[in-house]
Amino acid sequence: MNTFSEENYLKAIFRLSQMPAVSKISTSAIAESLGNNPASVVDMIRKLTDKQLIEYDKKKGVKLTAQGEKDAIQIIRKHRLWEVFLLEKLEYRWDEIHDIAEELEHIKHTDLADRLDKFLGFPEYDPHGDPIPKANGKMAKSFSASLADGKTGSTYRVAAVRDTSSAFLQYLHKLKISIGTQIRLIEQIAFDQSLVISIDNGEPTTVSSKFVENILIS
Amino acid sequence: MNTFSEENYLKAIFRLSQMPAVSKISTSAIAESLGNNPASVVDMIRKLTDKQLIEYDKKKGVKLTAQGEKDAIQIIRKHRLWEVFLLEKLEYRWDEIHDIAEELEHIKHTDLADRLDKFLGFPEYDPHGDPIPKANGKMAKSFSASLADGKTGSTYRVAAVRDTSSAFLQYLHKLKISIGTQIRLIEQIAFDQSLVISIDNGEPTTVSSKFVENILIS
DNA sequence: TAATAAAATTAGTTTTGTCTAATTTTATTA
DNA sequence: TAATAAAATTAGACAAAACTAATTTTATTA
Repeated sequence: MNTFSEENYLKAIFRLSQMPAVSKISTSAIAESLGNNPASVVDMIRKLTDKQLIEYDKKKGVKLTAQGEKDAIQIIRKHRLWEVFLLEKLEYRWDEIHDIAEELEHIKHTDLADRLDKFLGFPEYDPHGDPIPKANGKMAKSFSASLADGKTGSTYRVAAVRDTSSAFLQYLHKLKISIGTQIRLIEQIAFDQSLVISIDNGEPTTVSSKFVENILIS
Repeated sequence: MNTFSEENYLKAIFRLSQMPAVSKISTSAIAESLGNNPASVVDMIRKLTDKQLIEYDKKKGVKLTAQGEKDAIQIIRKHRLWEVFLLEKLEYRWDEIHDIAEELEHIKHTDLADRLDKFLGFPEYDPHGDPIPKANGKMAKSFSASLADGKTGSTYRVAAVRDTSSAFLQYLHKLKISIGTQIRLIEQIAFDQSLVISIDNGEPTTVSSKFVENILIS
């Protein structure tokens, strides 16, 4: 069994490996992703290598082994299932659930994820639009197309969010945007790339390019 | 905030303080209760004293301060609420829930216990018959009368169990005894104090004195 | 290519929570 | 009361997971 800390590293490495822009998972990338010191990451790379959960090559960076990926996916499965539980059953807000799920995801017990899955009705996606891995580790592909790449004049459906920070989610809440919301791109301002959008056919609103980059569409 | 380990000590101390037979909570009693070395307990007594969660007097042993008791009760509240969740919602067996709740009880987040409480319909007792502390820390008295003190010929209602180990709970399951079951004391065997009982008016069964001591009646 | 910057690593430290072994204190009993 | 047993404590060690500071390696750029 892996410790909480090992699990957090596996999760971070998995997350980085899923990012198309990241070609090599470096010590410093992991450090930044976890908010840890690179020296600490070096220690953990050694430990996870010994446990055969990752492979490390100075040139190629870090790669999860089959077992490491399996373990990472199971943690992500639990994280996303707990998020559904917290939102749907305990009525937490969208922006509150991530941090609590960060703790709950580490609870280990045979069957816990499977029973929770069943209790929740086998949800396909978590409240942020991320796919929930199945018991066998199979997982639908994440949405990757960003609203930032949409065409002016077209309308898109919000499928997921890239950033799950409460600052971003609270802003979305304020704009009345959630999974399923329709957004039309009206105009791009040349000066600073900000965008004028219409939310569910409402009045035009201006948002930043950073904002639209974090909205994923289906 | 307290660490997992500190919380476990507070809980153990609270549990010991609730036991009528225990007049003084000693280093060794805590060690035995947690399965730790007495030397470790000495260290933790120092730390909890510094944090003003307990008071320690060589003569009188360990006592929780008002704050320490408050903290302990909140952990117990979470433990018992999660037990209800695991049994009722995730359909775990009676003997499986304790260990999982031992992990879940340490999850900290404003409101978590209160939201869980509401979701579960404000249960009064956990699946082992122990009272669930309210949000304000108020808690019904535990059942303390043991079936071992019952009179031969009388019938009693199982209100709670003293031992929550899976060995005991599995045995109860096998005997079809749960909270609410009626037990009649038929006869005590002088030789080894074992007892002949009738479960829900069924055929006579013989059980040990240790067994009946761990059944609490209302 | 040499100089510089960035990334990775090593060495040594800290905190938390545990342990063992030795010692001291307290309690029990002959 | 003195001897013995039990309980408590101290001293020192260890593992996990983090850190800082210094150094080495690798990459970038003038």
